Amino acid sequence: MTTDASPHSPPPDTDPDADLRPLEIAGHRIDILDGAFSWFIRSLDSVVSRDLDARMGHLEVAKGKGKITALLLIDDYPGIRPSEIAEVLMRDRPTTGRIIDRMVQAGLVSRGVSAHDQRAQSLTITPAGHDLAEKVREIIRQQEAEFFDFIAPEDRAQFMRILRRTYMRMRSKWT
Amino acid sequence: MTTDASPHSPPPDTDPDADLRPLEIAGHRIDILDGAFSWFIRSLDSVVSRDLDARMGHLEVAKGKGKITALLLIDDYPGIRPSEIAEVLMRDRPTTGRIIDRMVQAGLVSRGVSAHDQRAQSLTITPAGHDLAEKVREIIRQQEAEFFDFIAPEDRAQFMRILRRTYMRMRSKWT
DNA sequence: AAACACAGTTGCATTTCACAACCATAACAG
DNA sequence: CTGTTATGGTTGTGAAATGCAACTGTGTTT
Repeated sequence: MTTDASPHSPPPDTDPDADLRPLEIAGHRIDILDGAFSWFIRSLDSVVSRDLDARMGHLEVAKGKGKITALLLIDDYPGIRPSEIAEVLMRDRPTTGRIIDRMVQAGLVSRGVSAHDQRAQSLTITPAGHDLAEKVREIIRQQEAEFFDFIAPEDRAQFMRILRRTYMRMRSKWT
Repeated sequence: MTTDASPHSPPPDTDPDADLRPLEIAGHRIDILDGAFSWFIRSLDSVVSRDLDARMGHLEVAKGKGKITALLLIDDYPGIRPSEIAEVLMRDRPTTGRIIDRMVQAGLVSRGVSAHDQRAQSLTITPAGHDLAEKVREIIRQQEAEFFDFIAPEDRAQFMRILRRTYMRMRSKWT
């Protein structure tokens, strides 16, 4: 039994042993999930995504995991094709196509026909889309600053390194 | 085939500078998202969740983010109430209630009335539910081993430490 | 006794997402 | 150059997650 009844809950940031104790969330331990990377990643996803939705609620790319990436890709790679975006997103083509539909309807992106392949589309950003991309970048920067700046710089580099490697590794397993 | 024609794409695992280069995903850089923790967390979530679904596809708790945690909580805390689970999950009560509905229907959990509060429910695991919880723990262990064992032990502790702290910090911001 | 707070349920309404089937174009085989 | 196969994108459909508002019943407070 931990000292739960204690009237003063010490700020976790200042307790050196915090990392060794079983985690308590809303007063409950979480079993094997406490040591599971996957659980923290999945839980962090919820929080990060909600926060991002709150920040972007009024923009045309809120909600869902693909819109932001798609927008920035089209901004950076004029002429990119939907199937390329689908591959980056790891979504199927119908799903990706509908994401693009919405962006076209919102006037952020325009569809053209690829010069070399009549089947393929050539996506380009519109001025409004480019403006939005800039806003999105700024929002991402802000969120990163607010949520992750507390991590010490050395830790941050390490954290990013592991995240990147894990992501690439899992990606390659999937495809 | 490791002899890639491109001058700059050696196998990432063996390249010491891999962490310094911009990441390429399906041949495309991902703009500011490359340095964004949130993007990697959100993307990792997709991959991890899909993998978990694949592993659990046949069990009664596949898909969705709350079922596994709820099952283990009920297994560990007999008599726990739905609202407590909702708080851990950071989901609203209707959502949590429906998760529990499905588990009750599947014979994993039984609902009772709390001894001290006629409004509240007292959830307990059934033998079938307990068996499933054991299976789930084993699957989690396997996934962790397969996906994260490549991280060096020291790095792993560090990674977990940062994940935990980030999670707790974000949680406290939300509530 | 009335007002308020809390636990859980029900009814929507929204959004996401994947699979299958389909059309058009391209690439390739004979 | 013709038939077959592969590729890019769209449409149809259904399953599932999730969240908000409104409701019932119970506890708590004034």
